[in-house]
Amino acid sequence: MAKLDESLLCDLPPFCLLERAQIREILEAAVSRRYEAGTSIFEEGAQADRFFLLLDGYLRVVRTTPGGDQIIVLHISPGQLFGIAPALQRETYPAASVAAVESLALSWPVRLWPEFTAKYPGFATESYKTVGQRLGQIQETLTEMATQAVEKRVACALLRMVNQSGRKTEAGIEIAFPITRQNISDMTGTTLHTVSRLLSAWQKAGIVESTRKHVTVTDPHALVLLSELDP
Amino acid sequence: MAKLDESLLCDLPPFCLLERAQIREILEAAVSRRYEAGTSIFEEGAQADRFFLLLDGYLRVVRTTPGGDQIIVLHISPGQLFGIAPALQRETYPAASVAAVESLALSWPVRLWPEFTAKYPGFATESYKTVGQRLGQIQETLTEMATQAVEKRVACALLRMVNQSGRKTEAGIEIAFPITRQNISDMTGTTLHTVSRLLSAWQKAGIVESTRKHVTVTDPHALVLLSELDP
DNA sequence: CCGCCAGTTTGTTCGAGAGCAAAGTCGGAC
DNA sequence: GTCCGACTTTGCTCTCGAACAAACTGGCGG
Repeated sequence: MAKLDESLLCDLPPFCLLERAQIREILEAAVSRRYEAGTSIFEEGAQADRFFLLLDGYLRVVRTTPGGDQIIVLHISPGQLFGIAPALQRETYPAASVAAVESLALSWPVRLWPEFTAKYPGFATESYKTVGQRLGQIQETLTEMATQAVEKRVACALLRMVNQSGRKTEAGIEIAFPITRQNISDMTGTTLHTVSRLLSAWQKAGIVESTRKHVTVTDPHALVLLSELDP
Repeated sequence: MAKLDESLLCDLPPFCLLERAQIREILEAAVSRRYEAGTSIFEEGAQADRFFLLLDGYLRVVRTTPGGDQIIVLHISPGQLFGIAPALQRETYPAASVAAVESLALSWPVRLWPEFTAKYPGFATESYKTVGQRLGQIQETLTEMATQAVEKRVACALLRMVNQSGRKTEAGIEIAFPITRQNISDMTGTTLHTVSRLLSAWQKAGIVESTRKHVTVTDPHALVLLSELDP
C-alpha cells in the first residue's frame, strides 16, 4: 500500500466526478506495484481476483494459442483500467497483460468492484464505457484481420498505436513505447520478415522512420491512404 | 406493444431472479416485433436508441468494411440480449444485426436501461456477464483468425455454431439455422469456393453432411481434431 | 409444370506471403 | 574496448488459398 497523490487520479474518467475525500478512500484501498519491462501483471486464464489501473508505462494484452503462437490484442496506456474481467463476472482473465516498459499500476480486490460502482457516481458508467470502446476496437481489428491484406493490416496497426500513444517529435509522430518487428507481426498475424520488408519500403518512401524497437511515422496521411486504398 | 406470456422471460438469465409482477412490468414496457429472414434489426453505425432480447429465431451480427466485404462477428440465439451497445455508453451500434430466419424480438428504449439495472436485482450482473462472454469469444475468434490456417478456422467456426445452437438428429448434430457456404466464408475470412471444397472433402471423409443452406456434423470429434492438430 | 436464380461444385491459374537460411548491426554487460 | 545476444535485413523457394471461369442443381414462384 503506497502513499500516492490523489491528483494522479482526479483527472481520470472513472474518478473525475468524485470528491477529494472519496479519491483518498479509493487510494487507501489500493495496492500499488511496479512491474519491470517484460514481466506480466497477470496470466491468461488466471483467477480474476483483482482489477487494475495503469498509472505509468505501457502494457500489451496478449493471447497465446495452444500451439504457442501469440497475438497482441491491444495496448494499455496510462490512466486506463485493465484486468476488469471481474466486472464482467468472469472467473478468469481472458488474456495476459505484459509490461512493455517499466510500469506502475494500482489494483484492488474484486470484492471492491460492486462497492465502487455503488458508492462512486460515474464510476460504473465510465468503466463500462471503456469496455464498450475495447469491444468496438476488437471487432474492428477482427474485421480488418478477416478482410484486409497484410500491408493494410500493418498500416492500420501503426495508425492505431500512433493515435493511442503517439508523441510528437521533430521527425513526425513517434510511438511512445518500444516495439519490435516481431511485436508488430504479433498484432497483425504475419511474420517479422514481412513487417521488416514493409517498414523498409515505407522508410524508403519517406512514410516512416525506424530504429531498433522504435517507430516514428513521418507522413501519417500517406499511411492512412495505404490503409484505405484498394490498388 | 404486444401481450406476451411472462413465462417466456422468467427462465432467462437476466430475469430469472425477478418476481412475476416485475416481469409483467418489463413486458409492459417492451415493444415486440417480428422480422423476416434477411431483414436487419438495426444497422451498423445507427443511433443506439434501443436494446433488444431475441425471443425466437436466429440473428447474425455483421460488420461491413468500407470496401464492401462483410464478416459475421457472432450469432445470437433465442433468449440472448443483443444490441446492448447503450449499456456500454455507446452512441451507435458497432455492428448490424440481421435475421437469419424469421425472428421475434422484444426491445426497450435506452432510457429504461438505467432503470432496469437499478430496479431489478441481477439484471445488470447477468447482462454484463453476457458482455464478458462475447468479449472473450471475439478475442478467441481474433486469435484464431490471426494464427490459424483456413481449414482450422472453418472447423472452429462449425464447432462454435454446433455448440451454440446444435440440434441432435439421426445423422448427427445439425446447425439450427440456415447457413450458406458464403456465410461460413464470411465468418472465417475466406471465400465460398474454399469453404465448398472443404465441406466436400469432409463429407467424403464422413465428418459432415450438408445440403443447401444446412450443415450437419456427423463426427464432431474428428472436427475437433482437425481444429487442434498441427500436421 | 416450367423457368429462373440463388446457391453450389469443380477446374485452372497465379501471386502474396510464409518458411527457411544466413548475414549484418546495434546496444548493453562486463 | 570487446563480446554477446537480441533485433533486423535480405534473398530464395514453395505452398496455400484467392481470383477467375463455367457448369450444375434444387427449390420456389408463377
